Amino acid sequence: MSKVFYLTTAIDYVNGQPHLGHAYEKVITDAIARAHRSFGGKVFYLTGLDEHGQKVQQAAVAEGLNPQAYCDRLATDWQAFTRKLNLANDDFVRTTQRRHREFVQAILAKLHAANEFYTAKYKGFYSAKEETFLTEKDRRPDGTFDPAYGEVIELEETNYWFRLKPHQQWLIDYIEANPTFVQPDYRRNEVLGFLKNNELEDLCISRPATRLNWGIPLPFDPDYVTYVWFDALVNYISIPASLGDPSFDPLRLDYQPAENAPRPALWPANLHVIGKDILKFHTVYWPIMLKAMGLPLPQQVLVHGWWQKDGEKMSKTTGNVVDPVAVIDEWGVDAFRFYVIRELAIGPDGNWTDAGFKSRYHAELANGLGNLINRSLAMLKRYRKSIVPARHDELAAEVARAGAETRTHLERNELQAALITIGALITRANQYVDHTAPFKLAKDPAQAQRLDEVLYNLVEVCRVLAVLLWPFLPQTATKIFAQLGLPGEPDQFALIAWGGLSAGHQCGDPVPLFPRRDD
RNA sequence: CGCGGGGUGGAGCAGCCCGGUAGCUCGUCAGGCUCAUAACCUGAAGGUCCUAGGUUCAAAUCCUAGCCCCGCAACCA
Repeated sequence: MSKVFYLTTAIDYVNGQPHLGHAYEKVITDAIARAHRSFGGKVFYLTGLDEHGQKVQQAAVAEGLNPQAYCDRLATDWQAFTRKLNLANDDFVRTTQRRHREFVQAILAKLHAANEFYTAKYKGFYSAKEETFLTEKDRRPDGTFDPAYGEVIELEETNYWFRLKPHQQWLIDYIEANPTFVQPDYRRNEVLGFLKNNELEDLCISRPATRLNWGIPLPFDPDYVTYVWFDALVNYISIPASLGDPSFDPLRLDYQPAENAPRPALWPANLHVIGKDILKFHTVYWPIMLKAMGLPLPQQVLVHGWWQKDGEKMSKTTGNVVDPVAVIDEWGVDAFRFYVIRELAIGPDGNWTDAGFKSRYHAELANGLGNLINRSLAMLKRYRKSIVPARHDELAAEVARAGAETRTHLERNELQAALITIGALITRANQYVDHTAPFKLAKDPAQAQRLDEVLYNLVEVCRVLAVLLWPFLPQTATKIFAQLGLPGEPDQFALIAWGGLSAGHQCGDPVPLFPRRDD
């Protein structure tokens, strides 16, 4: 079976409601996934939830629920969220699922047998109230700990550790030899700088069950559960494995996918999309874990920035948060998707402003795209009863160029640049209306032929725009197709080929796609 | 001496890697058009590209030093 283009988001910690940052990561990943699907390849897009850990356990207890019930409830919200964003994800992983837990245990058992783990004691100051170890930085200037930590006791604890240090030089060499492994480049440099200037500490991979029992038990020591690394990160391979991905056959794990598993060729992932906060986990810990397992590394880790609101960090305490669901309810999912993709390239931090959102909505979606479709179809209806005239290729070359450029950008995950290219085509089409003035041609019967030509070029550009926009604005793209009287979805990039509309085809009536909201 | 990002016309940004007319969106002003969601098109005004040095025939773009904003982290296993 041919390799599937496999891409993931980070899985979100189920410790509250989804916010703008979550929405952003899922939307850009979705656009990339849809783009590759549009190119005709097989795609598998995975997102999901990280449900284990102390905070979940605590939150559940606080609400009088057992942790699983608590997770189940929140998982419903998060899955509704993926639909709200109109994601075309192929699966939704929850780390409490059996398919994931069993795979994690199989991996742990194998690595333990291979002597990759060791036990060691750790001694430190422990806050029972916060259930966490404190460090020197938690001390106040006078050397005491904040009363918020409650009673602080010195505690000694034995745990399992995973060796990182022996792999440090290998990882440096790998990242240097594979410049696209971590993108953008400045993130790659950041990781390399970290690796070259620090000696890696081994990774503590366990927690005593007495202290934390909401986790996956170590298969070789029931007194412990595994800590986040060998739980959350492993989701990227546990789900492929559960589907029977043959990549895992050579590992001879004690793990059986379902009898009728589809066995898609997913691993290695083509792309992990993550936020800059978890760069180290995905470009240091994860590659070393995979190497220890004997698995190939993902092709690329793409690191996006964070959103600010009005130039300031979003925080619940100041209340300056952007609720993506509220925005979508008010403006529509495509307006939301458009803004977050168009506003910034993948990498730098973004700044959400309500004024900026409205401005882009009106300038680019309502006045630009929406109005172009509307005026084109309105003229076709008024002058030619919505019937497509004979083919004419005046704009064909320019459209082909814009299409090729869009494709190149999409292949490089340059989503913003792709939208800018598409925007330029929209502007070009609006200029074309101005220059050719079909509304004047219509007044002169002798110009009927020329009017036919212009109208054909216009509606054909509208059709191509639908195809180009589909990865970003699937709902809108489909609406454009519907208004053009075309069946199905514009979900195949090949449809950008000029001449898709044939003479005599009956188009529909124009309906504004993005109504202006001047309030 | 922690790490990283940034300082470009009124606002928000791109360009910087691969030096060579400083570009885009919004806003302002003027004109055109009237098919269209009072939308569209054209033109204009407006910039010491943080500062100071350096390299170069030529620097927003490369090098050095400094100033100022902003994030992250600070042996939290």
